Amino acid sequence: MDPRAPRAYPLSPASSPIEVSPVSKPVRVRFAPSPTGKLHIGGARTALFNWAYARRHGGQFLLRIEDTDPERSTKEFEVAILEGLHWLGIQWDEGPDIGGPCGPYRQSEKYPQYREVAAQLLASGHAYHCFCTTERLDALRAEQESRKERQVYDRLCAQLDSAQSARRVAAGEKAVIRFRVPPGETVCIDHIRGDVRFSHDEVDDWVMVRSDGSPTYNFCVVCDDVDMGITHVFRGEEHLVNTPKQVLLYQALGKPMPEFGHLPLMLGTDGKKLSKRTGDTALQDYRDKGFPREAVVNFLCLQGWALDGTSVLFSVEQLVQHFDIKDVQKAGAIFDPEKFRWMAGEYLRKESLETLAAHCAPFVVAAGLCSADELARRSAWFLEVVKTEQARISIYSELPARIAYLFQPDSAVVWVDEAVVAVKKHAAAVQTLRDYRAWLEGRVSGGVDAAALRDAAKAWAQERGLKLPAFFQPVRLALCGVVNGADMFDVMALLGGPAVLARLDAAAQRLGA
RNA sequence: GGUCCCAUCGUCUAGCUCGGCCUAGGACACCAGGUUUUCAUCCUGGCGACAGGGGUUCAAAUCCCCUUGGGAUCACCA
Repeated sequence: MDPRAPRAYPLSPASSPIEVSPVSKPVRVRFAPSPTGKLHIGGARTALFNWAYARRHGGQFLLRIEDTDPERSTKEFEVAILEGLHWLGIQWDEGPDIGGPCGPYRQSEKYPQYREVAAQLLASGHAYHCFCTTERLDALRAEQESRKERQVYDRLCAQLDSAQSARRVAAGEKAVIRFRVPPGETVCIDHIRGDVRFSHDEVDDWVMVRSDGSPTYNFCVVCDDVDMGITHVFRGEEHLVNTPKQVLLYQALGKPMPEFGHLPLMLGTDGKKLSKRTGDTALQDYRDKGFPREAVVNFLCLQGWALDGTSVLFSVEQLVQHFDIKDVQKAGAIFDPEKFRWMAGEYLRKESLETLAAHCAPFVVAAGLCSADELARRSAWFLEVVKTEQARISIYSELPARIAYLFQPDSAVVWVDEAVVAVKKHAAAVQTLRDYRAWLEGRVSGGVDAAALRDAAKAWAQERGLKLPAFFQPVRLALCGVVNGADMFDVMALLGGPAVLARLDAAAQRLGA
């Protein structure tokens, strides 16, 4: 199969047909993470943009694993990254797990190919063996540093006779292979920044193949992008300075060049490249904290891109319909956890009770409040629980702490100090609880009707000349042990008559003692 | 330090490509009201930015230059 051949995809709903822009060749983009850690949110955004671009232009999106660093790459991270991408809702058309016509999609499985290309470059004179030791290189750098000069390889080995070098290597001498950067300058086409110009004086004779024979990043990327027919390379801005090295390699290889786009960096609150220091950087952390998936996608895409000037909330379908690389912002974006949390809440509030309950359940179980079985048995009840809290939480993991009172023994509801202090201000609190309990007894025997009870109870309190807080604060303490929360009568419905009465009794006693 | 990139409210952004519709729009946060038994949600209003300086032009947030500020990168990591 021709990897450049267009393929049909089930795109977004038929109600919104996607307009395919006229491009000269079918778009093929890729996301190429290195499995040296969990999926970074910056990487997630890069993947999302690439994916959206492919979908928007009727092209293909591939996944490639860049595991040429054996020290730090692990299978576990690779799996985690794939999971993360799946969770975001991104599907790839070719990749290490599903294969494809341009495989392998894992760089560690392509060493023979790289060796071949390296040999070719050596033969054509575009690359040369370098026998310089790490010690010499370190000394060279130290010297350049002390003279405040640019730190580059001095090309000592560039003059060596290639035949002679080949013999030394054959004899077992350790050597790296460096790319021979010609004089001149290179212009890189960048769809976000415009053309970027680099003088070759600034480009080092970089190492393509290490002394142990393993290929380096800049070398593999180009080989793979060529092999895979990649037409557009959209990646983080930190790669911008690598681009001339890669462009030169395409030229040396005589291969068609992809177009580039360097995405603005996602920055921490300190204005620097987002790192663990300034907050959670792994996509998984946000999933584990219970951020709605759609909110994560929406928020990440809003870092550097906007649907229009006014819509903050948009769907994946809208992203795919409207995304274009030229609309991506040039300046870095500071990641704002507050806004992220707000957006999570927006999505959480839009979920149906069933969906929200399903999303929250694992967190409730994990918090040890009750078993998954029990939750399943009381699903109708749990739906009501979720209903009372939907407007009060922003992420799923916030639910357990808020509903813990429901699972506490009636005689030992956990009371927070603040609530107790507030109640003690009402001299008649204990009496109020006793009277209310007596009044309530006959009214909850057949189940709790929150609406009816609400009106009746307010009237009752008013008749007795009780200010509302003097009534509600003691009751809330008795039932929930906290100062604020869901509607008092909704809570009673959740608790059920017997538990309500038991808690009122217990509270009167605890307060009276 | 060299090279490269960037620059609109505190933050995310619209506007910049093709100067006039901009007394610069939206959102988060913040502040003040309203609704409510509390909290949250929700509603209304407010605060708040074109980094500075030069040009070009009848007209500049938008084009050009300089300055300043911030960032990225300088490995046998990716």
